[in-house]
Amino acid sequence: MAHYYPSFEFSDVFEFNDWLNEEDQVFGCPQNLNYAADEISNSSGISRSSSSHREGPGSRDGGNGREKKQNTEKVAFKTKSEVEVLDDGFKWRKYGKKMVKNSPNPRNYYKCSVEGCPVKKRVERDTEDPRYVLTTYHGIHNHRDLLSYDFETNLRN
DNA sequence: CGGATTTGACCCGCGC
DNA sequence: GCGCGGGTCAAATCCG
Repeated sequence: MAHYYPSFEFSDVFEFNDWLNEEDQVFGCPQNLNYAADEISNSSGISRSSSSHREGPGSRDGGNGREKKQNTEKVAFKTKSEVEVLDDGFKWRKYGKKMVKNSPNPRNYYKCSVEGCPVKKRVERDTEDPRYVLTTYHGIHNHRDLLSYDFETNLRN
């Protein structure tokens, strides 16, 4: 279990409520760091959906088999950085961009490139302070390694 | 050539 | 029922 330390300084990360959970191990972040979830979510107008994990009926596809809401833990960071995409050690693939009304700041949607990894990431610049970046993580990584997904095999043995 | 990025369109839930 | 807002897809494109 290699703890990976992102390239950005934790000192720059805003501290919010204690949101330490299982994620701290998954993300490999030091416990010194406090996770922020509801605070930023409220500020950004993001609805807090808690962890209402639904297996989903899935009996019928009915057209597009779009994935419903699943167990998505929200973890939000606010870092002082000039680059939107902070290298946190995982490979992210951008899959969407949206313009936020009331603000000229676009919102980028990233997703973990690892197959089977449901982790999504939302990057948005702070409306008030463009030098700050709001990074919101959705979900927990399935894999311990940066780019591997064979952890399940390891887990079973 | 393969994989990431782009960008508009589409979908879904919710409020009116 | 319609419109809006937010989130996602996917074909074309770009880049190493």
